[in-house]
Amino acid sequence: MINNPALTEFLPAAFYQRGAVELAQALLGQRLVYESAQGTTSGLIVETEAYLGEDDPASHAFRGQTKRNAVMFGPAGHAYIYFTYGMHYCFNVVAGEAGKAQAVLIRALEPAGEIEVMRSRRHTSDLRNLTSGPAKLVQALGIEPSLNGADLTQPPLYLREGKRQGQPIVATARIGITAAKELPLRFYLKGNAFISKP
DNA sequence: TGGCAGATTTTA
DNA sequence: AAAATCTGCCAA
Repeated sequence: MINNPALTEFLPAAFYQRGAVELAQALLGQRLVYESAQGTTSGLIVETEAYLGEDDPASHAFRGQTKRNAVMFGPAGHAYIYFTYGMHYCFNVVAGEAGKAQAVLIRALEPAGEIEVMRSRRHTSDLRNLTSGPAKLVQALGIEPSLNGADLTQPPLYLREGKRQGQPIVATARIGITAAKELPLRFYLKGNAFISKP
């Protein structure tokens, strides 16, 4: 069990070498893991959003490369973590070719591992309020801003194959943006109880 | 249960 | 000035 290769393999770098729209859907059902000092917390990805780079008015990359968004312009499979609204951090997976600035925002997880640690970080006992939002899941997993740029194919922050069992994917408009708000670039697993909004 | 104001600070 | 958000409070 412990040495079952299927349970110990990380998603390979090649997995991330595709456009953000495709990656956003491929990430649904996969497991996001962070080996923090307080424990190894994890969840299954159930909601994502694609950001398309310099041509996407809703993307942080729309006005070109800056210090803040530099990671998005780098290679796929790395973490882009940004600070927003004066108090929250959100986590993205960089997609596509280097230079394209494509990324996938992870918006919600289904809690999976070391749930008690996540409960104490979130100060709530409600499972459905643990990781049902982009800033919530960062807080629950304990993901720190210093992990911005981290390689997601190795510890301590990584993805591994999850268990998606054929739930249909729903596409809707992205949440919380004012530009390009009509594009159907938000994806979630139909019927999942842990998405941020129906 | 749903809508809205307030928090709080970086970024453009 | 607005922001890829969350929480608490209020009304119904």
